[in-house]
Amino acid sequence: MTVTVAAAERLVRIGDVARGDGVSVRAVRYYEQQGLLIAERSRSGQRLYRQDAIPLVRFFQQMFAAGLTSRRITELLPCWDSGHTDAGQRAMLRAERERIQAKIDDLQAALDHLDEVIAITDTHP
Amino acid sequence: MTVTVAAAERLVRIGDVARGDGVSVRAVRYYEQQGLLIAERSRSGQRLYRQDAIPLVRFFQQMFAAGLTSRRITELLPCWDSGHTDAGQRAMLRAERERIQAKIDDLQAALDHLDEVIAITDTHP
DNA sequence: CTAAAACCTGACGCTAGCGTCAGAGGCAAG
DNA sequence: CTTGCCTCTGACGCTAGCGTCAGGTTTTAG
Repeated sequence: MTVTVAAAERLVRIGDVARGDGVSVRAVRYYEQQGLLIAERSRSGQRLYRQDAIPLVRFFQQMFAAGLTSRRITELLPCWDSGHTDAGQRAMLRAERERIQAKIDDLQAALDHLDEVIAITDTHP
Repeated sequence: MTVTVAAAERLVRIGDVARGDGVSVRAVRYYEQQGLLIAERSRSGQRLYRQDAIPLVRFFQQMFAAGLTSRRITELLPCWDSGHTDAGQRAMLRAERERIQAKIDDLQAALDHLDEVIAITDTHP
């Protein structure tokens, strides 16, 4: 039987975050080391996360997949957290947007190229 | 005044290939080391490339950008060179195709996410 | 109470496509 | 002939996001 002390204390441990996102515990620790994720600590030193750490980590994964570095993500995190941005941050957002779009175009070109070859090798075995 | 000895001897040196593709000389040597590019050698040991090495290197760049390793490219090169493929190669082609498509989808999702934030931070400075 | 499972802090390893430095030879022009 | 650019072969360095082992504490299940 568990007793809920307060609604604000729904904290989870690092393994829960990791499993909730399908990433490794090591990865979550790494995010903290890079300043992406701040965790409270229990008296014994274990990391305690709020529930919203899980979607946050998912977001990190998406940005990593998009080619952003952890450094860039830390610089852009305030845009999500506070909603407030300065000119530099807006410029960075746009720059990353352009980079990703360019990458998509490159990938699409490569995909078309591959599809050509697949079509040829299929009709011409 | 240069004298053309034979049409088949239009060979270029590594610097020409590199400049022609906008890559470094080091990169071209690396491709050879990985078995992607075979070069003839002059008596003094300098690499001599046929003109078609230039579009070939461009192709390598495209495949690298698409996330293929040099190993994979060497395994798939016969599909271009000879046009002949076995079942394994066709499966690899398809697998790479799916990988690239999935990556495009991920990137598009990240782009949409970023665009949302940009829209918010623009109308809500 | 005890054993297993989960957590902790270092700290080294890994991959892949090059960058870069060192030291030595090759090649057209003036 | 020599100046200056190009090329050669090693071989170590770098980055970034973790994997992984070591050795120790903590929490949880039975």
